[in-house]
Amino acid sequence: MVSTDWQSDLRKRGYRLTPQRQLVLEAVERLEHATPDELLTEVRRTAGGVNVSTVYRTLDLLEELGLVSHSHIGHGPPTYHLAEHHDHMHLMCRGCEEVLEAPLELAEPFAERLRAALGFETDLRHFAIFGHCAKCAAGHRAPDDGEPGADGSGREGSEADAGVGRS
Amino acid sequence: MVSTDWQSDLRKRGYRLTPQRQLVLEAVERLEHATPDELLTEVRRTAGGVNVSTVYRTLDLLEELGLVSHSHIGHGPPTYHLAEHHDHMHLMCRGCEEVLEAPLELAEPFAERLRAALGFETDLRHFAIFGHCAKCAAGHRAPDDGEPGADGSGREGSEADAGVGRS
DNA sequence: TTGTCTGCAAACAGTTTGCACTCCG
DNA sequence: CGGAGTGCAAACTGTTTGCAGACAA
Repeated sequence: MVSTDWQSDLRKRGYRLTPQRQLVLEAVERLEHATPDELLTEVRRTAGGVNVSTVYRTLDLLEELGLVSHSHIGHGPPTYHLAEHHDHMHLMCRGCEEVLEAPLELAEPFAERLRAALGFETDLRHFAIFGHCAKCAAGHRAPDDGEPGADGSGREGSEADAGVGRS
Repeated sequence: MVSTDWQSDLRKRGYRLTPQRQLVLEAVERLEHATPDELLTEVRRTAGGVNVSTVYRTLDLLEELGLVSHSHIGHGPPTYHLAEHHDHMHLMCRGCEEVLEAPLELAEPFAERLRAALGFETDLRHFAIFGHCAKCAAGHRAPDDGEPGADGSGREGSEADAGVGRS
């Protein structure tokens, strides 16, 4: 739950508190990992007349205020969630398109390694790692298994994975 | 260099060999990590009349043939490269927008860990890891660093990405 | 009142699709 | 020749912007 002091923070910075902004924030809170479009739909359940552009503008604002953040998951639009929930990375399953969350600590050694090997400072929070979740991996697992995608059999199905990987 | 046997492979599958297809493949070969748009520009240097849609269709085809693959780097359009060069992951620097390549082996323990912890089968080849390269990390490095608190990721405005606005 | 916000519509970028014509095989 | 492939234009999705009116402070 987002404490209400963000409202005073908002005003302190010269912004105004509008029902739209409250609604968008609430929507982000309710629907974890929602796209701008999904958020719009959610907001409209309460306030019919709200416009897409308002959602975009509001999300930008909320992000600037540090209340929400977004991650890029797949080809599609970004998904937004509360910033306080941001201590995780996203694992997107190509099979069921579900988004899993995993603690960043799991990646710490990996990040450490990239830092050591290349001096690269990794930030895994804003982008998703792709693959297959346990369920789908089991189902998709080919007789052999080798490398997922090794065979590129994938016909360019469409979206969520474009070709490679055994769609 | 792509051997020419892809051409017979092409025909074997009932596809035709057209100058456009050769040109697009050559362009992918020449410009590593190029977007469809950049490829179009490159192709047009030789064949002026080529159309965007042809590039897209051709990329799909080449991908299906297993000759090229694409990765998603940032918000912007995907980038294409030869499939043979695909044994690496992409590290995109938010600072200079440069794309580094790193051997997949570096991520093996990480992938192993995700598999063990969550049963998740990771595929790091199609998406980029974000962060800052050695050069930029040095510059960006805040006194501490811990939390992006100050929002290391900075205003989303910066969001190293398509910003470059080619075209 | 006043200046921030919003809704609306039009503009954009990236990608896809329908259709008639072209040209590989 | 015949049909796969191409160019073109129009459609689509996701996102941004200019503008006039609406409303928070």
